[in-house]
Amino acid sequence: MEGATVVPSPSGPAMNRSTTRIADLCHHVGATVTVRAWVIHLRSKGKLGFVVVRDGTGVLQGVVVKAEVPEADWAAFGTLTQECSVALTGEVRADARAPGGYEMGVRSLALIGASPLDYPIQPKEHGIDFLLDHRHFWLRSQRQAAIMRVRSELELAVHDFFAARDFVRCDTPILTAAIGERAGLFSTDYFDEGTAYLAQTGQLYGEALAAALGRIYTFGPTFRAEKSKTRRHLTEFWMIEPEMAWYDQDDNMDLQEDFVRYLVERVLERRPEELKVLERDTAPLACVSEPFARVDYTDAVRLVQEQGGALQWGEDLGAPDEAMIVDHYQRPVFVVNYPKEAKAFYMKENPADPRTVRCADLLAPEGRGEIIGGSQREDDYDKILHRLTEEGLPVEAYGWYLDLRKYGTFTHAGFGLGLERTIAWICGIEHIREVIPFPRMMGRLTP
RNA sequence: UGGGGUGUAGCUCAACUGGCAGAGCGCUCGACUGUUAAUCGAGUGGUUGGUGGUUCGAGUCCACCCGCCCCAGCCA
Repeated sequence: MEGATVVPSPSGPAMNRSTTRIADLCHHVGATVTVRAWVIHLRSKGKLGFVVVRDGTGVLQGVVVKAEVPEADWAAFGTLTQECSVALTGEVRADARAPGGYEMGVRSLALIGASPLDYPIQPKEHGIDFLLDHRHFWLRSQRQAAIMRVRSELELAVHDFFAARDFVRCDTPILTAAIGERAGLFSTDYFDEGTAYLAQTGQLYGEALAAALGRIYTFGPTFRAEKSKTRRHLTEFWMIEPEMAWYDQDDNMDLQEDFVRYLVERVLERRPEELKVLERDTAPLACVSEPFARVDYTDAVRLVQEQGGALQWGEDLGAPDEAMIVDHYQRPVFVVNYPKEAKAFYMKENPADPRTVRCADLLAPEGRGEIIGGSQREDDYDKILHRLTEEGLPVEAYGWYLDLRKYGTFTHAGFGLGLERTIAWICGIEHIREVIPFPRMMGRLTP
């Protein structure tokens, strides 16, 4: 139906005996059915009225003729308001004039839940702050619903991709004691154990699980208390973190490339209607079918400098630097082997150049920046202990993590993909806050 | 935390050099048997973010404060 790639219910016993989904109306042309839905638009022409409703699967126009419905129902039509919920019963017919291609000749109509006249969202432009204050209603819009369907498709695609490769999906704790990275942390009291921190990565636990199961991935919420206020940041976001035993960094990047390619192609294939609603020009996404670019950090620095950037070797890439690099290649780019100081303690020292570590960030095209950070992990006990000390991290908190190197150390690698950044890129949404149902960011905890 | 914006009706925005607070949409009432963000007629709507100051007079100028947006840092 309009704006959504909704699979019609299987024929046979009705999935819901009292209510027909709008997406299923194509199976009921000529039949009389009941649709329960929310009013999005009302128009009246004297003794003829139109009521357009949505039920999450599509949009239906009901045609109400005064002479063809009971008097009470005609009166009820006059009381309908935007976003009230209704039951419409009538005959389904195909009609090119109706949005969605089908309409209903309403024979009876009942108001289920009234909606007062001050419903805040109108079919017109609104400011972003107003919309976020009314996020619980904003999600009812066709555009927001399309984003949520793409999100759902991507989540399914993640599981399908890893299931096909025999990865084990593992869940890691959200309340943690040890610290994964250096970024900001949310904290809370935890009984007699002192302070607990909301997880900002499941990776360290993922490494332990990889030693137990071989290849694993996590898929869960993660929390960053950084005071970031850009369109790329959320304080609560969802991350997919695979961790693979016996993978080196090259194996790791090959997997990432297959993964990202699969995600993009899956949405293009299965959610074309949603992308159309979002007015996404899908041509730039076709670049994922080519091999991704791989550029050494040192070469990336030279590239930025040649284009007038002030970046110096040893510094992490800034957002404008990333943009220059991706614009140069016009497709996803791995920037590999960063300087040790710019990256986390657990990344494996590069044997070919010990000033650097075996890692890569994947930069998405169209100014999206980093969607993946990944690395081979340091598997040498002494070296990782040295790095912990160098970073000034509390070694005692990492006892169990160090044990992974002490008892049967193993080559392994993994990465983290930011779900929201990936959705925003694929959907062509400017700000990440639109691609999660209820965004958490600085200055916003409700709704 | 810095840099740059912005704040006027329920919403989106106007208001010249300081001179009566405006429009569209929405909403209410009325007309209309094929509307597509219908159309037409009538009505409804304000602590101009806050406090103080300059002035005969402040939405407009000044000071401070608050909210929000964009960018940067940090990162997925």
